[in-house]
Amino acid sequence: MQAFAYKNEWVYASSDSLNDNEPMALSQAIMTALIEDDMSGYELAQSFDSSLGLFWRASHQQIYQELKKLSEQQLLNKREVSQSGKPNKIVYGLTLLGREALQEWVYKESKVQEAKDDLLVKLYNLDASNVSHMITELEGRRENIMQRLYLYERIRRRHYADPDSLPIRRQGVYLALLGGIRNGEQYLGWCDEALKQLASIDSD
Amino acid sequence: MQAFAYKNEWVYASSDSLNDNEPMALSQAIMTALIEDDMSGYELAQSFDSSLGLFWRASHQQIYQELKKLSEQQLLNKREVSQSGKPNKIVYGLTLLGREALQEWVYKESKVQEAKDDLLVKLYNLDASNVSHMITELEGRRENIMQRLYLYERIRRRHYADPDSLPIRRQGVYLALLGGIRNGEQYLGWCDEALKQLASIDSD
DNA sequence: TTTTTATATGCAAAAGCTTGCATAAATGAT
DNA sequence: ATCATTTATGCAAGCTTTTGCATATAAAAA
Repeated sequence: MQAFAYKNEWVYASSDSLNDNEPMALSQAIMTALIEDDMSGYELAQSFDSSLGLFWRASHQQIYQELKKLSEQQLLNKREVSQSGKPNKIVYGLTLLGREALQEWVYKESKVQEAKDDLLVKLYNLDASNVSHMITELEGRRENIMQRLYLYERIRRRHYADPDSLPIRRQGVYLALLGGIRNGEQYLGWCDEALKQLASIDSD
Repeated sequence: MQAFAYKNEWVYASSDSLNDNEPMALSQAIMTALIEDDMSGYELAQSFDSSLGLFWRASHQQIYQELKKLSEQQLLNKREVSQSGKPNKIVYGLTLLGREALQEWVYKESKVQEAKDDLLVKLYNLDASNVSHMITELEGRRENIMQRLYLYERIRRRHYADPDSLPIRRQGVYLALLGGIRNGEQYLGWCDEALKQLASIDSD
């Protein structure tokens, strides 16, 4: 068992904190987005700004590349759809193979990943000269989270007011949304704690 | 301004939710880890299991590659250190240029990044056949977070019992730690909510 | 009528990260 | 003596992601 020292204090790392490597979940995120409705790359990129994309962002290049790969692997099928007033689009849908692969993936163990938030790294660099900048950044973050929470709450009230009565899959989506809401609420609270602390430093 | 539909509900995306691209923060995370003490790649990889690494993980290969790049850019210097009973190590330290670059980086705007948690994607795939597996995964996640929280709390009590009396940089580290603690507490609460909901589905 | 905006898709190169392997010194265990 | 483990560093191939174009249709605005 591996041990490390944190300032005279010895800590034993639990084995599950180490890398047990999973492929990417981008492909699964895309397939998941296609469970109920077929979509084009462009629509996916947009829907990633809402719904699943509340938790999983991807650029359009990433999406197009992944769609190409997934359809080469027969996990997705594609068809061109003519539109009036717009260029044609290529709509992707899950194949039976894709649905099976997705269901199997659910059973594979997933790793816990840490936040990787730039702001936390920045806080390690806090000093008298940048306190006011940190306050500004935290305020921006706070505003950002507020907006996100507002959106989440609207979705919740509109579509998940009575979660117990929803079909099972929707209850899962609800739990993910709830995770987003709880996380946002917590982040907001932390911002306020941190801002209070920073304000007291700044006034010294 | 870009708009998208979420189930009949129109939402206007705020501009800051889009990609404004930052380089990587791995290099900054490494430089930050070297602010107070010089370290070898091996020591960095280990310290990434504690301290900053509570929030930012990196493999040893990633670290060695980054150290090489950073010293080529004159942001770090290196020296070989002989050890008794162990192979020699190469110890890296921040150069003046590195310290300046780090201080400047703090002022660059950082993006908010979403969770990218596999578990949330899996929840979108919830159905009658995998409810019990989801419960198992959530219980595992809960256990994992508990352990992490326990570690955080130990560190907090041992080194940050009276944050106001700490030097400024340490107060920043404390705020990051507090973020980890608050986030863990929230995640734990959400796990319990979700487990309760899943249990009620499973018993139907 | 030209320009801008939204829709729609993609390539190619570069950068970054993961995976698998390889090496080596020193200690301790068999 | 040999083997396993810990400490310590790194290469090379492959995969993923980002960055920077590039293209094209159609509507709307200037």
